[in-house]
Amino acid sequence: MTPSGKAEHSFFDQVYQLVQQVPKGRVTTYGAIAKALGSGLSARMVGWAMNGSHSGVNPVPAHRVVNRNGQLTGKIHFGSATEMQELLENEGIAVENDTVINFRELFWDPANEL
DNA sequence: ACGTTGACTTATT
DNA sequence: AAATAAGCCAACG
Repeated sequence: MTPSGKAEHSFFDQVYQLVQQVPKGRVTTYGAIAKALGSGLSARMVGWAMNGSHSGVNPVPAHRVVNRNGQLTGKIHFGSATEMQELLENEGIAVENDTVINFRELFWDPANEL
């Protein structure tokens, strides 16, 4: 998968790079990413793209990507159900009941910040 | 090749 | 307010 240097223009790669640009201690949503790419209704593909994140040599902070409710819906794909929460807490993000606390403040909108 | 599933979201009932 | 329907697009069987 075209290692470092080669930037693909596929929907997946756009998602990867965008998520990688998410500041530490911040979180974003699938819908925001999808919307930033032009299709706000294709949020599912964003999650699916994350599924292929392992295909890329670059680490994709998928733990910073949550659903619109701030809920860690994708934590089940991390291998450990608590790993995603631990990662978020490690960045200073408070998580409880699989939901990001102060999600509204921590929300990083690529269409607004980028 | 067709049908189902999926880390979502919005609208409608 | 809660539940259901629909829309999106790609991958898997």
